[in-house]
Amino acid sequence: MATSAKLQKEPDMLSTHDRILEAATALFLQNGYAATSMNAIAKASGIQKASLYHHFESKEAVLFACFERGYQATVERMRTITGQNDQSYADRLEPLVGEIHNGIVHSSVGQMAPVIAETTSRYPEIARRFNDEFIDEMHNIAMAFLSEGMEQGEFAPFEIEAMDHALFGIPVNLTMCRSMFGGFEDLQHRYDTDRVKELHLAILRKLLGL
Amino acid sequence: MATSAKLQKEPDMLSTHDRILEAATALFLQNGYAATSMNAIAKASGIQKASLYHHFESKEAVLFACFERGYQATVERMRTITGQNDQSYADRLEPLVGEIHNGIVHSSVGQMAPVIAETTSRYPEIARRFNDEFIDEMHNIAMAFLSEGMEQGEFAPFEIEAMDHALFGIPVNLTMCRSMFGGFEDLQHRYDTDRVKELHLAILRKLLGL
DNA sequence: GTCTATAAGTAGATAGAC
DNA sequence: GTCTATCTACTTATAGAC
Repeated sequence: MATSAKLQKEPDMLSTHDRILEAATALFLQNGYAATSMNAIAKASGIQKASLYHHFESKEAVLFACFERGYQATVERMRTITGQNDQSYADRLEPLVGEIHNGIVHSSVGQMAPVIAETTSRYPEIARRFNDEFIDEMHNIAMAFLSEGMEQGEFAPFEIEAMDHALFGIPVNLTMCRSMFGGFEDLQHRYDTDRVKELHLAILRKLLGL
Repeated sequence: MATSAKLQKEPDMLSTHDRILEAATALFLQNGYAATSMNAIAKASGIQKASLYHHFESKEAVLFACFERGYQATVERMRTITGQNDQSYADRLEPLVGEIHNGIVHSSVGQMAPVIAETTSRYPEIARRFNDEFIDEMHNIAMAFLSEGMEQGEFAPFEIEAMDHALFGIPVNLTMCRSMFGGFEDLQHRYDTDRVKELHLAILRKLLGL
């Protein structure tokens, strides 16, 4: 236990397996899946291409592994936040929205959305898992929370399907714009993550009558 | 004139140049840019690969040409809609939103967003033009319209930057979800374009006090 | 303007030494 | 577990006949 904690303390101490996944994720995000070669992943991981095939049997397996670890943390934190019944629904809204932004805008899995779009026809299982284990779970947790808040009279009643789009549309748009235009310095201020989160909260509060 | 109109009447009558662009766009949308080979584009256009290079000097040139024609129509129609001063601001909102959905969700250029994300680091000029000639223009037209409507007292005052995200976030999210999950039949109803447009309008009306 | 043939390079993946 | 060397297939792009 102490050893493995120590091993993960510094990035240099990451296992080869994890270094590969970190490097691959960064490359997939920057250049997409097809334009990222196994050679490039190997070099970025500090090993030779043949060594890469000792850890993963194919490029497809690397892509799958990049997603494997990503879903759970965000979903768990969302469950924790919405489950805190000692707080009012209004008080739980901001941390919930913050966690949604973490998952979609800041986490590497959320940022992978364009890579999923690129690969969905070749590897539909990835898109399917992304939907089932991440998008769907987030939707269900958030929608249950908002429905309950409306039933309790803390939120003004509003078409729940519309709330769904209001809740997820804005961070998904943000993460898309950042992956398309993140390289342009003159556009950075428009896609400032903290600022957009505040604007998003203002929209949700208005819709929920807060 | 009569001849060229006739030529464009049936898909079989398209010029080779246009058939290439239609085929290339469809393939880029389905498989992404890097995974689409010039051979595949040639076959889908009904010609040989070498003939393709008679019409476009490189694969990069094909990608650029796929975007070239796409921006203007949506922007022009948005200008026409918002310019109709004989109608109330409230009455112009629905057609304006309809046109935004046309441009982002239904047009091939809007659907290309993930392809832009895939290629932005190799070909930043494409992402730049997509922003400057499409996104930026749509934002400017829509924001001017909403600001005026608020000044005239037809729309309730609301942070204009937030309106920006409320207006574009939902269709961009829709087009992303459709490109990631469009292949899954059980998810189709969630991403029904007409339904989402109605929900989007309901959100905007609520924010604008209509 | 379209074709067949081919060049030159890179991709994913494997063999086998250490 | 990592390496060098290599296989096979496919990539973008070009040459030159018709």
